[in-house]
Amino acid sequence: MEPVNLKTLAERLNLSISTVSKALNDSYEITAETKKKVLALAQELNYQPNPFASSLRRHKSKTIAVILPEIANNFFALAINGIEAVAVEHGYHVLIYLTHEDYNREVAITQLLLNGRVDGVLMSLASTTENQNHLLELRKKDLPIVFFDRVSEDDAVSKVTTDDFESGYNATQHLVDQGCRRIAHLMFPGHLSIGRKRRDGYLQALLDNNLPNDPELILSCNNNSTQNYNAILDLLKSNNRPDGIFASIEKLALNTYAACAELNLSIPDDVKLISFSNLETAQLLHPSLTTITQPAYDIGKEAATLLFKALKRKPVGPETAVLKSVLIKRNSTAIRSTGNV
Amino acid sequence: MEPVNLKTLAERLNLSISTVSKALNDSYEITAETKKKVLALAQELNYQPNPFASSLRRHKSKTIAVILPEIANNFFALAINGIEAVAVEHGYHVLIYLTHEDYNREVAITQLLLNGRVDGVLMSLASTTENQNHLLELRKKDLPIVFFDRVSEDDAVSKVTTDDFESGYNATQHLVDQGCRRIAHLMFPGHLSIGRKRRDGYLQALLDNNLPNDPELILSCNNNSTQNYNAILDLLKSNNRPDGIFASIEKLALNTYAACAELNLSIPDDVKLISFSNLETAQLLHPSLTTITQPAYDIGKEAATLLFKALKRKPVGPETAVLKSVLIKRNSTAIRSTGNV
DNA sequence: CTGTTAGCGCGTTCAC
DNA sequence: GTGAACGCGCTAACAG
Repeated sequence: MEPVNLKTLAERLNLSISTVSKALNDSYEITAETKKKVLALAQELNYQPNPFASSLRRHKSKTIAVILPEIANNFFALAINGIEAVAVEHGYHVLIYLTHEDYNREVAITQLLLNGRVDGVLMSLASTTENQNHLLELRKKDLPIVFFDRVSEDDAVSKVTTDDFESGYNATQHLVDQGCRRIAHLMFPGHLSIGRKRRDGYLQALLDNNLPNDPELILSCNNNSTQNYNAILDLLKSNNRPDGIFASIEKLALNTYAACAELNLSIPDDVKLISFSNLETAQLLHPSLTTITQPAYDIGKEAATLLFKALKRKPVGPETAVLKSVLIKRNSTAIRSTGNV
Repeated sequence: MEPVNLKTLAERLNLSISTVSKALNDSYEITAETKKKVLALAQELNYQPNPFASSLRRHKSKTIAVILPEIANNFFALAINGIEAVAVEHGYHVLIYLTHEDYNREVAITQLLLNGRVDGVLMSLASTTENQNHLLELRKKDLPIVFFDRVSEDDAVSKVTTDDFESGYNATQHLVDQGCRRIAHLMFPGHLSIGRKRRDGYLQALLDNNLPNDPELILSCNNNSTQNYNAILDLLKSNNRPDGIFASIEKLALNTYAACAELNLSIPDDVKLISFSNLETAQLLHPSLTTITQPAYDIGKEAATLLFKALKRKPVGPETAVLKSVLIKRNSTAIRSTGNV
């Protein structure tokens, strides 16, 4: 099958290429009549404009990139859903890149995007990211970028988050309210602000409740699940076992489950557990897991919306949105009413 | 910052554009020396070739599309992981499109891909897809396409699946082995072969065990979760309640959980439940859910591998791969050993 | 209102 | 071994 392009159409209609082009782009310079004709033939021959020629000429790719630490994770999967919804609305395409929580991959991926392949970037940082030089390069290229959830420290940049300090505070307070006095915190791996903020919320709640802050109760986790599991095991085996655990991410909550099972400890009878989680089903399957659920779909949507705002009107300052997390308590029925959360 | 392109490099080196181009493409016509120089300057100026110009010229996009029914679903998320791994290996980019189980969206998306934006397509069909005309158009354009999991009926097409008949059979047999005599099947929505095959496996297992086939025990589900939930509720409320349920997808298993909770029925004491599921955590959180776990990561990887095979050597016949599902039984420790499954 | 011309940046002839 | 010239398909500027 021969490619059908503007030239084909122009020849068949005895028009010039540019007239056809304008007609298809609904230019005001073209008669309604000619437009009709052109459109009809285009339809008939199933003409599809070549996106690369168009991009080359217009310096626009109609494509955005989404850079994620991982995808087998309900939070990010839902965020993509929200992003995709907005992208479709704007007629944009979505490229996915996974860092697998690896700083080096993150750098490599940002390098890939320096060539104009995409018009904008949505990004959630890898937990191993310390240094932000690679992000500066993107900004130098005037590539609009919006961070979500795991955001850059840079103030001059757009971001969408939930209030991690508040969430950490509320999670801890919830455990206190349940009668916990010795509360451990499984801290977010790496050096991102999100980890510090959640911990700071935890510390503040301890303070406000006149509970001692025992450094041994803060576990600095990493990306090695086995190591984390063992550390939690040790924590639970100590003769001064915590009566409550606040996990900063879902995976650590699952490790805690496994460790408790190993030690024949009951959740929540022996240890109460609260965790960030967007696993819709977690509550359904095991109501003892109180969750702090982030509005992942809305975060994705908001981040994408901010990005497209920047894409439309060029000079737009950094904007920030902070959405609300929801604490879903034991036996709450809230989980059933959530749609795309 | 000015764009740095071949022209820039050529001028700075007193070479012609074409020489620089050849040098960067490591052509045999160019001296090792000049290559060095060119590469050095390219590095220094951080030259990034314009992908659109390149694609326009080469008729290659270095991009594949992945079309999925949904993404907030562990199976598909893991499949993307596998796909991405292979794509990165080949230096390819991955576009994501979601049908949201909607046939019309699926058609619209396939139309989008008719213009050469991607070199190949990986696809899992929407459950509402009946008609495959839109897929024919893709094939007419010689766009390589590989289906996975929810595959086209067409024999002339590449696909990667697990053996759905066998899985359905094994699931049912497992319930029989647990002592179930009245086994219900929550059938996969829509008209795809995957639903029929799982049901046929179920029916064959009943037959082989001399169990009656009661049509009322087969629930034809759809994409409306509330309706499914109510149907399951009715099923469980009947005076002739099933003692085992085989759910064809995870969501239906979750609906079953909710329905049982509503009726104060215990799983597995009152009703045994088995379901397809790639929710790694399901077993951990609730061991009573016996799962049939598909090797999602490997399915994605295999599908992508097949696709790239087709991309390399043009004329390649349809290939088919059938991977093994794993039955993860109650209290099995298998779940902990799985990596990217 | 329509057509002509001139690139977008790159890769591939074909001369030299 | 290197360079000049052309074209991939489309759009923008300018004529008419």
